[in-house]
Amino acid sequence: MPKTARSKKQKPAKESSTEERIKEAARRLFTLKGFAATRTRDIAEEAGINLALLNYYFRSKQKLFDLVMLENFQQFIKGITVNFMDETLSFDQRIERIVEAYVDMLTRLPDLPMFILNEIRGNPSKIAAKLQMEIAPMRQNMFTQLITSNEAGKTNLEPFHFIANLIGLTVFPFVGRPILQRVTGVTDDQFQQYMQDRKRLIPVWLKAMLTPPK
Amino acid sequence: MPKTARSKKQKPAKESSTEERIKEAARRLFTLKGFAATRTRDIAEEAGINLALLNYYFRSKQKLFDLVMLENFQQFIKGITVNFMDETLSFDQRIERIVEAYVDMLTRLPDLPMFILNEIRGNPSKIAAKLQMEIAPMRQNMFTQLITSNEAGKTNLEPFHFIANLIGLTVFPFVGRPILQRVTGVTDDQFQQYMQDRKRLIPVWLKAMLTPPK
DNA sequence: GTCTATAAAGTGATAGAC
DNA sequence: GTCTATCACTTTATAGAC
Repeated sequence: MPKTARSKKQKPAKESSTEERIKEAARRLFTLKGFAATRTRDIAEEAGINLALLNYYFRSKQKLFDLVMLENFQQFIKGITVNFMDETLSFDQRIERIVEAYVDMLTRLPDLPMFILNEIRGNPSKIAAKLQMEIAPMRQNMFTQLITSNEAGKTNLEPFHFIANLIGLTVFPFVGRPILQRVTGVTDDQFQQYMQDRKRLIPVWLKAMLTPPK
Repeated sequence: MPKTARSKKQKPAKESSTEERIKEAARRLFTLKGFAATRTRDIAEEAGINLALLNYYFRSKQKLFDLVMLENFQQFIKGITVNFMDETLSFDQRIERIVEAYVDMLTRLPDLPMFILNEIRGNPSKIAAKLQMEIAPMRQNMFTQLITSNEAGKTNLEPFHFIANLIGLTVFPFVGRPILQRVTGVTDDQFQQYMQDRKRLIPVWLKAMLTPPK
């Protein structure tokens, strides 16, 4: 007896349907604690429903996780790539856009990068390959820009370092926030303000890094 | 019947004692997959012994984890602070030493920072407070240096950003290595070489960031 | 759709033989 | 010290009533 393969439109009603509530509860807990440390009972409680209902809607913990995981992943990618492919922008402008989009996304979804990093470490092949594909055009564009600029003698920095610096400067403060805030002693409000400041600062820094220090 | 509180010196023999083998197996798995996702059976298998023996030596999964965790943590701290307190060094020289020590440690123990970050997120208070204490003198020193330098008009950067940049540039490539290597398409050997290059580059970059861009 | 009750499987820990 | 066998408990998933 195959299990009630629900047709996706049982409740045309707005949102905050039961299904949605479960999924969002799952997203919070999975993103915060990971797959193994999250119990289906906790998800059910967080969603304010019964355990059995979770399986009624999503069949299994693993399937629910995969769904949340996929959506998180797409959010993460979208936050980066969406502003980059505008052909009317200069290289510098694109960098500004990327940093701004990143900071805004991470401000809204601060647990996302740790989740992605943990998942990739657990399943090196599964998700990383897909990520590579999605990012390929961006990578290609950046690399050619940087390499030609290097060959023209205008800049002097391996593309690898540029990418590492871009992501490190932008993403790390969110990933390392607990340590960083402790060490520097800044409040939550101050932290948010600093992140906003970095939208302006990081592109300037990155540009300075490009030129040969000698 | 209290459980065999072993006196620490049952086997004066060299190392790779059973106890040590279990602990190292536990370190690998805990560091890689975290507490919840690691099963005691897996640790036993990885160590080439039986499950019961794990409990004989360490009493419980939690106690074994706490031990590994503490040692990892101390390694992490030692790697950073050891070179900083040499009073004969200039500020610039200290930064060079810190970056170098960090890169060397992370090259040996690449999974350590993710482990620490995950643990801190799980128990914000438990470990973070201790970390704050250990780092306090370094923080104090850096902050006063930077603030006086800012007030003298020689530099113009919030200490928060300096710390964030220092850690972000140094640690992030190791944390984000799976993504970074995919995106940039570099081999393992190239990655290691780039990390060595960064020992020299990061201090230069940090110094450039200190001066007002205007 | 939603619940209670329970089956089925997994996992940490111990007893007891050697 | 080390093993096998097993207990005790947790957790996922399902059956079945409403």
